[in-house]
Order: sequence, then C-alpha cells, then structure tokens
Amino acid sequence: MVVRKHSKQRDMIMDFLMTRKDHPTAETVYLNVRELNPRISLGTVYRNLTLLAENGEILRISMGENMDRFDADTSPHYHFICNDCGSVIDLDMEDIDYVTDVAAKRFGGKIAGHVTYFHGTCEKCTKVH
Amino acid sequence: MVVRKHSKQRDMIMDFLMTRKDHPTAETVYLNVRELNPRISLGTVYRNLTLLAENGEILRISMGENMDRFDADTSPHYHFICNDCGSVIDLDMEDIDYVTDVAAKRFGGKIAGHVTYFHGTCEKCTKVH
DNA sequence: TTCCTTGCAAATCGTTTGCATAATG
DNA sequence: CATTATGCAAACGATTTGCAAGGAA
Repeated sequence: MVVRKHSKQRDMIMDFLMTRKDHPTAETVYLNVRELNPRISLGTVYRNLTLLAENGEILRISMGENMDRFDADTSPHYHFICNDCGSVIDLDMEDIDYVTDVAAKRFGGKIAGHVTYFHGTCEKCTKVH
Repeated sequence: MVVRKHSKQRDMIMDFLMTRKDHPTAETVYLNVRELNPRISLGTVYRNLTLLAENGEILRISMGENMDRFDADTSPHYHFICNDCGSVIDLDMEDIDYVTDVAAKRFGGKIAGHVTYFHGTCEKCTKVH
C-alpha cells in the first residue's frame, strides 16, 4: 500500500471513476472532477491515478498509440477498442487465462500473465455507413 | 503501398532489422545504422520505421510503458517481455487466434483481431538470484 | 525536372516532477 | 509536529514535423 494519507482530491477521482464504465482518460477525469473542485490540477489527477493503479484499486489500460485509460472495475475482464470511434468497451466473454499455459509449454522462463485486448468496429460504428 | 522512391537509408534500416531477432527500439536501430552511415538522422529512422510498418514489411510492437520495438519477422507469432531485464522474446507456441471467436460470442460489433503479449521472468533472469 | 526523402532542429503531447505551501494524522 | 498531498509550472522522453537542400525516377 502506497497511500498514506487521505485526500479529498483522491476521493473525488475515485468517486468519479466509479460512476463511469467507459474507461476515461486522465484528461477526462480532470475535466470532470474540476467541475466539483475547480482548483484541482492535472498533475494531482495523474499522481492519484498512478497511485490508485499501483495499489490495485483501479486499472490502468495502455493500448499502444492512444493515451492511457482508467477503470475502477478491477475484476478480471477483457477490453475491446473500436478502430473507428476509439471507444473502449468491456467484453462479456469467457476467461481465456489458459493462453498463459499454452505460451508456457515451450518456454524456459516463467510467464506471470498476459495482456490481451481486442479491436475492430463497435456495434454503433457498424451501423454508420 | 506508401513508399514511392528508393532510399539507401531505408534499405540499411531494413537490412539491419533483418539481422536481429531481439526486436530493437528505434534508437537501437539508429545507433547501429549510424555506424554504417554517420550522417543518418533519428528522424529518418523513425520515418522509415513507420513507413515500413504501415506497408506491413515490419511489425511495430507497442507494450504499454516501454518504447516501441520493431520486428522484421512479420509472420504471426507472440511475444514475451521480461519484467526484470526488459528483453522481448519470440514465443514458440500454438496459435491462439481463436480467442477472437471467444470474444465475439456475446459482442454486437465486429472483432477484427487481438493484441496479446505475455510477461514474466525470462530464462536468464530466473537464474539470477 | 518532378517530387520524394533527408538532415536538422524545433515542436508535440501525454505524463512526470521540483518546489513552496496546504492539509492530514 | 511530522509528513504526505497539492497546485503550479517547468521538465521529460519518445515520436513527429516543417523546412530547405539532396537524391531518385
């Protein structure tokens, strides 16, 4: 545990994240929390998101090119990112953690886990032509 | 195809990448190609790596925090990154492309593919105590 | 000659950090 | 009181880009 003292800012960030299922970016968090506390700084938002992620209270989602996103839902699940609109969506799918065993078969080291995300066109975007 | 004209710089970059199986970063490519052509610039290296990747001639590997790596081996395969030494290693493993179907089962949009990489401790690092 | 590519340096951009001050335990 | 957290602004680091000059078709 890295958090030592309480902070109103951190609480607001956590509270905001729990209301969202769309994996907002640090900037989105900043813009929204600023509505409640106009004095909060972007640096504080970044510091707290990093802290919360290190404590396992939230998830930091890094997908190549785009900026990082944050998720208050820390239960194991997979994400989908839409190539068209960029939205990140939770997938309701069976666990595929066994791919770690598949990978370990002919590997000398120790595999701790895997990072997987899916991409394509989301439902909304398939309906736009 | 985006490449229109030939360039010695691009050839050198491609040639260098083909000699390496360790997925070098743009900077590593730069440092090495500079031995042959001391006038080459980092910008040119980035421009050509991006171009080659867009043309599908090489692979750009993005793994969260670390900087991008490049791979001349474009055949489908999976990567492992060592948490300790940071090296990126090709995995000799069965195809797991069917995870895309697993993900698609209860999803409204269209899944085009997935990004997966594994992490843990490589063979070398497990032997260091 | 056309126009793509290069070298150079400056610009981007998401994210991190140093510092003096405020807030917490 | 001892320390952590904040706001602000400056710093970072990987990558991109504008521009004038060089090179390929």
